[in-house]
Amino acid sequence: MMWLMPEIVPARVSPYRSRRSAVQNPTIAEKLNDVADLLELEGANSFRVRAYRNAARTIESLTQSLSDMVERGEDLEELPNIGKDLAEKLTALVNEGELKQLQELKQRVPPGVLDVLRIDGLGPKKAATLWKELGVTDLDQLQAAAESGDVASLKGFGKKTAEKILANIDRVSDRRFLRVDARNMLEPILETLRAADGIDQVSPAGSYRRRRETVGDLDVLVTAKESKVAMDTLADHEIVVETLSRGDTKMRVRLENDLELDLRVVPEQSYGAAMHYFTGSKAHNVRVRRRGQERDLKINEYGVFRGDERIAGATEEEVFEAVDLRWIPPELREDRGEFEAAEAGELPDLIELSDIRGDLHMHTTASDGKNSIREMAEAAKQRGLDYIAITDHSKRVSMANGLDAKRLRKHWKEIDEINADLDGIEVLKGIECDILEDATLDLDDEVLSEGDWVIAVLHYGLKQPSKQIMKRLLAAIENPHVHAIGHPTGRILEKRPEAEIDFGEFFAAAKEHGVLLEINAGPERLDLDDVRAKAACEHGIPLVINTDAHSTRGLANMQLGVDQARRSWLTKSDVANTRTLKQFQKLLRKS
DNA sequence: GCCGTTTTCGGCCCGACTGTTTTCAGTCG
Repeated sequence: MMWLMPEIVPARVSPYRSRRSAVQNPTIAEKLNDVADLLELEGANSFRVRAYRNAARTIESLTQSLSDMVERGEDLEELPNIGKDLAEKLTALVNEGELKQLQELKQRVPPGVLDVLRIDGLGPKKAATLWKELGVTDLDQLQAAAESGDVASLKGFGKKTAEKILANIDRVSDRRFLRVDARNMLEPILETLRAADGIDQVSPAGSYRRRRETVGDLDVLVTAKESKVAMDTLADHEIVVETLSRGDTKMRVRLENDLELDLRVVPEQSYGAAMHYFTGSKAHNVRVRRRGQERDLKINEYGVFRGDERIAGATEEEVFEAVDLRWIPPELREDRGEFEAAEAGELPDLIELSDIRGDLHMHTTASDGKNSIREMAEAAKQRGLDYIAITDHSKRVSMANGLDAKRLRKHWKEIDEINADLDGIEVLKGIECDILEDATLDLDDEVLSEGDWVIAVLHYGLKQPSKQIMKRLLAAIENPHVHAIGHPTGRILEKRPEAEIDFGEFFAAAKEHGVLLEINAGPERLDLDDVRAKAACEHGIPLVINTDAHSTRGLANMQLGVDQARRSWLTKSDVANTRTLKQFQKLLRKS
């Protein structure tokens, strides 16, 4: 017989919990960008193309899941850059998992043409010509056509175009560089430029100045009476391997590791306007220039103009003032709400390095660190910290000589002894405990309960289905002895397409159980990215900025974590380790 | 396709550089 099923009502419905199959924001944004590319190849109206790109950007920077919004019946037209048409298309995409328009476009335009589009120097017009005139629909065909001379014979193409295609065809990538790697290339160049005669100001701009965690290329702005000196100096620099283009005010070079650098030379009185212009982001600049238009002003890299008269531009403050805004920190210039916040007088007072009082993730010689507990503590004290946590690896990380229960207890005893004899800094007994493949923890509850600070992390089994990964994270969050999830996304996103992990569910659980999330400043990988850190913060989850230092030198990386926190709009009060030790410990759940 | 303190049409940011042209289109940031 049939049982009457009671209506299934979850015990508690979180607003952030979503269906497990829900399509994630990055996937949606990617589809919109594909539509834009394909429309462009078809020669569609460029403003229509831009509308799709703008919508994609809106979705990328949402701090909540679009699928959840659809599920809750929210009006997508409230979102910027989403109108009636796109709201309908996106709703259908969320419900059906596919964007019909994209599928239709892919039937008309061979998908390989999108690869042709990625080659430096080839845009939609040229890619379309190659496809329609020569039947080029993938990179192999392109190479053959360039080599045979077919490309050079096309109208609007020539010998140089064909050569450029062959030179760039193996260099198709959207590669981005970690900020630290970019810094190591940039610093020596800045130093050389600053030392050169005839150059006044030298400043990095672009995404580097906006302190993005990765950069696609570098931008350097120089003021000088004559641009030749600056350009020659750059061209002669030992880490510059090739000059890609060079004009009177603008030059682009390739550096040793394939990172590219733009140099712009502007006159002194344009410095502020140029800094603003070249710092971007593009989306931010578009908004500023539009505000200028509304006030009958023209804004470019040389200044703010009313008619032919320059009315501002020596400083960034002047540029913002001309469009009735106060100065906006570079980290916020992404058109992610900074204009609205500035108008409402609600720009956040961003966190500073000096606000940080504790560092709660570091290693010692007990596992894979280079320095002792005492050395780490002394170095942290020198940096002005009031407290630290020593968090060596647990035993599963055998290649890092991870600690089992017995060694951990001995390690913690040593911390007690050092604490008793150290002044001016407090050392917490911590552990970076692995979340194993079966969703249990690497150390049992009894020993974990004896510590002050337990960070749970994923190191292994990251190729498991995302459902199992989520199960492991949730199990760790629900363990009463766990205080924080360490580098929450870094290790996952390294191995997996980010679209698969449902952070809505993850955040909801962390919030519910009072578990902190870590922004990890370790330089060798990406971590909780800025959009998600902002989302976590909006969900009311305290964040902790740590260095994951493996030596006393590694403690210097706190700045990188703070940089990222600033990009996430975080203020002092959003970050737990800006508190005194006593206040910090009050935040931790009692186990 | 989006948007609106010139609001339902008619706009949509702006300039530098390259390679192809012979005055400019395409690409890029």
